[in-house]
Amino acid sequence: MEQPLSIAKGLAEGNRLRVIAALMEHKELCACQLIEMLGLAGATVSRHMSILQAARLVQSRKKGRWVFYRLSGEFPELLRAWLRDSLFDSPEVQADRDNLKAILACDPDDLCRRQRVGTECAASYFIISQGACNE
Amino acid sequence: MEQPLSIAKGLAEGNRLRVIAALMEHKELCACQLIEMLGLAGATVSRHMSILQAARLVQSRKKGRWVFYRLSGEFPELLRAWLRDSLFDSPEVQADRDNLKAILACDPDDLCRRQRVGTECAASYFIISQGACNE
DNA sequence: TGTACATCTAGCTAAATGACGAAATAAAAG
DNA sequence: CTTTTATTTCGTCATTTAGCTAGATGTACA
Repeated sequence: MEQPLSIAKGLAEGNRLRVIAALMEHKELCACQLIEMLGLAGATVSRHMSILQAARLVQSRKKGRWVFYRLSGEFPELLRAWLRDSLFDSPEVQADRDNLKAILACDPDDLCRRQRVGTECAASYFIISQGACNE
Repeated sequence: MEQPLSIAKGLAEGNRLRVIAALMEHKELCACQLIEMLGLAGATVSRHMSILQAARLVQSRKKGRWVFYRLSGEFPELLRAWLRDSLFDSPEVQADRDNLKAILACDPDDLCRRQRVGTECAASYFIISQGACNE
């Protein structure tokens, strides 16, 4: 029961569900992008991601100073299907979807700089070039 | 996201998972039987059940002074399948399964009396007549 | 080597949650 | 109507968890 319990706990928090929904649509996202999408402190997001990793719902890959997250290969298929059905058209997830479009249009370096100093990323809402940060 | 979130929170606690596992195998159980199976105070079990009901995972039916619980018709089929797969042979659920055999063998009136005064139910471990309390 | 920097860990606070006992409620039974 | 009794609600306490800031870690680049 330990395994399904830690999985259920992993899913039992709104921000973590938002991350999972985003990873169902984008395969791989880096920490700074998730921080931006959620609007939380980096440390908080890091903690959420480690909970998802401990539950084996998410895997990470390190590339230089960046960490990329993706859904784990062990993510139970039935759960994935349930989440797809029930999260797809939730308002929060839709908003994140739009927001991610802008975030992905932004150079990840800019994104990180912006997170440090609190400035704006000019390109964000106009250029749509999904996958800027994806390897 | 509210619906899947409350469902995930409903599942994110060990005792509630045990109840769901039991209801997947027994269709209908009354409060006193769940109290006995979990070994918790009645008030605590009542609270767990109201959380499961709020998440629409469980329904209840009143019959006289007793309340009978069953899995809701709205219980998402994909979730049910995932839980069946992942809970079936967990040690806790197996122990509950054995324990329930004895509990169901016991007259529910005895069970409630026993819960009041803390005495033993003699028949429990010998007679196996599943469904004593089931209507 | 040293600096810059993305992410993680540690330590803290506030809010949420699980547990209990006691009192309230609702349904028999006397 | 009063008592008994199965369940729920309430009030309280202990534990867990989400959030933050500050500092540690590990990687790139000068």
